[in-house]
Amino acid sequence: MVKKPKKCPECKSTTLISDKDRGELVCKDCGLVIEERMVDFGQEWREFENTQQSRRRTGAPMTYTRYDRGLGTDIGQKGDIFQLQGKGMNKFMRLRKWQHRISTAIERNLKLALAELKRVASFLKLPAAVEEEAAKIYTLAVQRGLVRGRSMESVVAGALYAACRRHEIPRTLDELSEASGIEKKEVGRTYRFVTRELGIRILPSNPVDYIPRFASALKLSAETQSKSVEILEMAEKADLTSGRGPTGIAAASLYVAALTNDEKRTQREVADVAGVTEVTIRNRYKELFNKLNLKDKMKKPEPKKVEEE
DNA sequence: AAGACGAAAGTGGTTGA
DNA sequence: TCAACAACTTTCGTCTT
Repeated sequence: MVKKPKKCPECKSTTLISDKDRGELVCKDCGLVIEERMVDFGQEWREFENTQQSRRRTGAPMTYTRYDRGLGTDIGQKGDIFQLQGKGMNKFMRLRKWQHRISTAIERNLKLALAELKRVASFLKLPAAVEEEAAKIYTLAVQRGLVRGRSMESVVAGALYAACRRHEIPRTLDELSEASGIEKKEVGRTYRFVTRELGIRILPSNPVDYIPRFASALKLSAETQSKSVEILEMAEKADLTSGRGPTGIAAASLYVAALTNDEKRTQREVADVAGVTEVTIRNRYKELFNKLNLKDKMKKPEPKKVEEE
């Protein structure tokens, strides 16, 4: 969900009015519309009769993954169900032409972008909820003009990355980069930009979230997996996790867990699936070893003593 | 020969003046 | 806006199995 801004970005006023009917968040002082088409959790049906039970709805559910939220109606092609003659046909064609013109630049952009989003999301096998969230983020970004000056694809990738993080099924920047064909740093940049501008708050990603995926990529047993989660928790307590790349920590704990469970994987294998280098794994691994005294639980490898200055 | 290890130099991002 | 800084990567040489 998008966090509502506390202040008006224009005049810094904190008195904001939420207009539920129009789905807008408006600054009381300067009248700036801060948020358009907010998600409205109120009932979305209207009731004209006095009875309590008839809450009928029709049509497909509203969704952000369609550029018109699944609500669009097209004026049909010539030769549709209705056969019109002469004047009727002229009027019909005029209407069609107008509808075409009315599809604004924003809608056309959205249409393209959401197609791209769908492609990338299915490439990464992301659940529909994530895709929906990403679509919503992208829609908001377009409304705020954040796409200007950046490629549509990179914003799509950024939105997807953010949506993954919010659903606690993080993908690495590398994976998104590969799926979208956007450079890794570009994805990261637009991701940061978009989340900052939209005020989306994202928890620092938790290394634990990466474990199941990495473990299955390495074909590690369930015991090893839970072992590495244990290690992660210990690392958390020992304050080894803050400020470090979460993937590096996840990879190291997985590596250690695999060693202790006789399911040894090489550092390179682990490094590859986690998208970090062996060196990073080694560093994390060394830290885990020294600060967590895992020594008693380990079999043979006994890293050399590191003298501190 | 392959994997593990570590040192040194380089990269991109954050932070604080 | 710039410099300092931490985390991470790349590269390369050495050691171990």
